[in-house]
Amino acid sequence: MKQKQLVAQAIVDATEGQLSLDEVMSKIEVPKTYDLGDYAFPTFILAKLYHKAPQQIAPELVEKISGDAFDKVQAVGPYVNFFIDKKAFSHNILNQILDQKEAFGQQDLGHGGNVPIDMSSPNIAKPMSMGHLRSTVIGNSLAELLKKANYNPIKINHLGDWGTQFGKLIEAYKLWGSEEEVRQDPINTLLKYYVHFHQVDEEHPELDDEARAWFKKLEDGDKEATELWQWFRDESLKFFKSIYAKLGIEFDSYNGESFYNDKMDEIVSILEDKNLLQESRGAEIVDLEKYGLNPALIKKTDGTTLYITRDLAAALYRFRTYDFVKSLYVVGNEQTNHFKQLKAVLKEMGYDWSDDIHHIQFGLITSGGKKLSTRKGNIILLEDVLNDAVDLAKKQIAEKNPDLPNKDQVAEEVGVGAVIFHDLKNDRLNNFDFNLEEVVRFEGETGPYVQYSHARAMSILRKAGQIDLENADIAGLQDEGSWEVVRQLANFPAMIKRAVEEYEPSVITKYAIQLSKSFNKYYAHTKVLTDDAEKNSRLAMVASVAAVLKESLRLLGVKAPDEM
RNA sequence: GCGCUUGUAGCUCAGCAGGAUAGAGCAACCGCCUCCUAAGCGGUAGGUCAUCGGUUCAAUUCCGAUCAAGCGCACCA
Repeated sequence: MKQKQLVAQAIVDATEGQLSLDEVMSKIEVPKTYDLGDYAFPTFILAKLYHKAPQQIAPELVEKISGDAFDKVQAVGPYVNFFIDKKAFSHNILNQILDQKEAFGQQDLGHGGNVPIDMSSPNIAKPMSMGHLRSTVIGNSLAELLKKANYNPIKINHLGDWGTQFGKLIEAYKLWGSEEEVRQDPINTLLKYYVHFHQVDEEHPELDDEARAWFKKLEDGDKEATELWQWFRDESLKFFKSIYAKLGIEFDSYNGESFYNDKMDEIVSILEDKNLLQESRGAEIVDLEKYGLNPALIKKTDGTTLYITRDLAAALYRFRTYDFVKSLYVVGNEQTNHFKQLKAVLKEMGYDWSDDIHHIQFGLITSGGKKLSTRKGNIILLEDVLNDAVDLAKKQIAEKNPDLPNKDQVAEEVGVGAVIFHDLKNDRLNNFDFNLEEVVRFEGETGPYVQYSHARAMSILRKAGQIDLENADIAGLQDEGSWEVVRQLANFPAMIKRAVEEYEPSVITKYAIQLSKSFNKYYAHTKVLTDDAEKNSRLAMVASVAAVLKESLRLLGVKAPDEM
């Protein structure tokens, strides 16, 4: 960043103030290839000003720039290319990383502001599928990134523990369930009832009425309904927590939908007070015509509540409890309309903080091109995928590094890491069709590739023995291979900023791959542990790579084993 | 029908808030372990950036239309 400003200033000086620093800064770019330098300024905008061809302007600018601050300044066609002083630059950046360690890249974007993140939110009595993984893993990474940028994230697991579905589940249990069967295998058994309910329901729609009646009882506090609900919820949560443990993810709150049960009356009365509620077809709605949205259904004909009513209560509760600067919802893009409605209703209620609510949407995972559906039994169990990945990692270790200590732990870290990394690799919004082989792939642009790069770096440092790098003379490096690595390292803080601003963990995933690539390339061509004058600088670079890779992985929620 | 999202190599995707010959990974083919972990490195091959228009000195990138795909469109979440 400082370097870029230096370049911009040089251009401003050379043009004798014809362009402002900001103008120049916005035009400066990074050339695609190494031989074109580190920064480039295209002279097209000067063509009109000078009434000359850009190709002619570029060399004239070069004449006026003093080369002291740079290795080289060169005109190539219409571009002025800058080669920065590699040795001085790498000296600075390596010392900075060695000094700051894992704090490198930390910055104050958030001033400590609270940011509740609604994430994961699986439904009680249903297994977790690959769909839940996305929300969980994206939310977790955003939390780490926000923390790094000095926000205070609050991870909220907004459990789907309320709604008509429980009426269905209770009805199904009453019809076909057995207590013993549920005790033995809670989730799968409950799921079985639920799927069965929907099958039978196709031909006997009257079951829906029964289910609605049960949910009504539940909302009214009926003893039997509440006990069953509590039981299902406890069993489910036990199971979910085992998966979160595997993923290494913890939550600050498990307040799910049921938590807002007693907080909805207030919402309804506020809506009434502000004359926002209307009756329509026997239900209570808020008209959102002026937002170009469908009306928000606040209460059903039978008086029970809906998803949005609870989300309104939750939004208000979070605002009061956390006084947030932003409130995030990591939820699939099929719910885009819901969040538009939510924000619109809050706006109508006079809460201007509704602008601070952001729906962090993500693409759909399909299987065989079809949407995953718990009801239709078309699901991919997260548990299975994680287990498959860990098994595969075990096989790889047996094959490639049979003498590795704590094999099981490493297999866990690599297998689970591969799955998480894969989910965070692409743009959030992309849909993807689930393909097990791809998810548990360990070669190419994958999590294990990054972990492996880190392990290699650690291995060199181990072999280097006890060297006090912090006090050693790190003169800097200037060869082409290390330069690629160094400029990647220097990019880390900017990447964090971008990832936070765009709520996009994939920025970090891609960055980690790029850094790994340049490091592996370097590794293949340069022997680090050669005794010469630059050895300390090389080791400093290796230590920096290890630190930044480990930190990148941490921000993604992936472990970085020292050996694998 | 309306709204949102997407359309780049056989497959999966990058392309940094328009710029210099469009990049990776996988799959295919060919090389590289007497040398810090070959989960690696290098090479070959593979593209009318969906189509048509517009803005601009410059468009894969911005705008519009068309076509195609996915998701959503009140008593599920």
